[in-house]
Amino acid sequence: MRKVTTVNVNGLRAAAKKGYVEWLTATDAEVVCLQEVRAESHQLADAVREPEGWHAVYAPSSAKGRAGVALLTRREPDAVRVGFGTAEFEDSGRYVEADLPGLTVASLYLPSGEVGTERQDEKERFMAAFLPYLRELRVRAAAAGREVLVCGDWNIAHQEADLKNWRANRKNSGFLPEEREWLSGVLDPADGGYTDVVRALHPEVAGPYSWWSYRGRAFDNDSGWRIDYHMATPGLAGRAVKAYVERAATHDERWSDHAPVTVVYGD
Amino acid sequence: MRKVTTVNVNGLRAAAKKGYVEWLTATDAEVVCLQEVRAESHQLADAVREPEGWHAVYAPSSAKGRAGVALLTRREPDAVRVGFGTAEFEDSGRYVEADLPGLTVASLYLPSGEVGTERQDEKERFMAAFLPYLRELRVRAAAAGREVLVCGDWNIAHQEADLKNWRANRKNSGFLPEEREWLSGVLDPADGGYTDVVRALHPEVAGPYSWWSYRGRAFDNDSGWRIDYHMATPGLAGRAVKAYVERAATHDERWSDHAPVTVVYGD
DNA sequence: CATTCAATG
DNA sequence: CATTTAATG
Repeated sequence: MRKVTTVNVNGLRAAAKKGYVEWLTATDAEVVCLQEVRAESHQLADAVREPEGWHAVYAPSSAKGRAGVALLTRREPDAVRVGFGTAEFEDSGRYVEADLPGLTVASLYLPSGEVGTERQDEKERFMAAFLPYLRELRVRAAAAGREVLVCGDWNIAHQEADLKNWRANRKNSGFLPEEREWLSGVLDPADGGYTDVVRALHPEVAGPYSWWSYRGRAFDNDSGWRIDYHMATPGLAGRAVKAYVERAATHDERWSDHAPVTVVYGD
Repeated sequence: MRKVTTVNVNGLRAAAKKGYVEWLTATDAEVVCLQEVRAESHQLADAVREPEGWHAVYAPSSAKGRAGVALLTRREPDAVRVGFGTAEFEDSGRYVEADLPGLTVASLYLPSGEVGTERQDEKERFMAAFLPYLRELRVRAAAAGREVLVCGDWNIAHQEADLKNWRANRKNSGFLPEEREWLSGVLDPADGGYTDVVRALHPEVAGPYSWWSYRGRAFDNDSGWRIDYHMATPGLAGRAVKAYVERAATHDERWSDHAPVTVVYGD
């Protein structure tokens, strides 16, 4: 069995002060994918940067205090690659991948946007460049005998079941028709060819959400979005035996506006 | 007897959360001069903006979150004036004065600077414009039968006794020779003609300091500066019977990097 | 509503 | 080292 967790920490320094370290110490995951680290590794306390028993690789953004992804693995990766070959996003702290035996695992932080802003244009440019990469990655990994798992904050809810308030958000970034169609392309067997593992295991439920705004009572009312995904190649997705959102992990002392999304993959 | 306090609150919203309100409730001062309010009045909670039993007048800076002075008086002022007639500083949140029977009282927040920066040039421009105003004010008030009291954060230590570390600070803004000479001009009977009331009552002591850096152990070591003054016309200064820094007011729960400076004036 | 940063002090 | 704002989310 192999347990993988993805979580957007919304600032690893802040999260570490509020309970992230305790959560990490308690987990028996073999891989943890982090997004929104929002720090360079030298800004992190030693115990946060390189926790006992983990190998860590950080891909910070060149813009200080922004984005930043990381991978924590119990075993040292055979190879690590930052970025996906598109110049604009190479140093944007949005993508890192690592090869483990039989698996390429990635931590993705897709840009968030707001309709009518340059940030939304950037999100769309990222999407346009990333989908072809996902296809390449799958083909290349298959040739090397590896499954692929792209975990992270994709900043798009796919279907109506993926956010509490879908009606009110049809014209908002994160649930725009073109974004939803793009995500359909990621999943389409004739296109990206990935499987949304959590949805595959829980086809009939609303959510489970993994992000709740800090505003109002969004968390208490479970008025959230499912925007953190495990996107896996079919061979790996078929081995998923359990998937859940660790809502409790951020409940007592909430250390991020996202909750960890964990999947157990069988051998 | 009439008690007057001046205190730089270093952000009234932050101070209010940490003990300013309790301090104000406990004081029996008749006038309180505030500096570095760093808020527009609509950003202040009602109980902070208009405390029970006080008349309040705010002179915010047009630059959001910067400077800002205020006067709290138990009796409603006969008149209030913001600024001192120099265009550059009219909306800079650095000067407000009010007429009370027999007294014009002012709250001043003189710019702070750093040697070699534009901020220091601004400080010097302020000083150049403000000294003539202080003379005019004294003459005008005398004609109206009023004493004058200009309280506030002057951001200059006058003599070696006015800061713990005077040797190390001879080339730093706040203790530059030209700044100290300017303050001598404020006090010179043939020039500004004001009296440094606290120093007049405590001629022989080091301090009492009214500002301590938040860095290191400055407060615990009393490694401070005396930069908050009561500058009074001689008639009023002669009536001062007691002067002290309310170090304890910021000790238990320190709600500013400055402490209130209080003087009791006899009738 | 929270995390960063930059400017200011 | 603390308070703000700004940008970002």
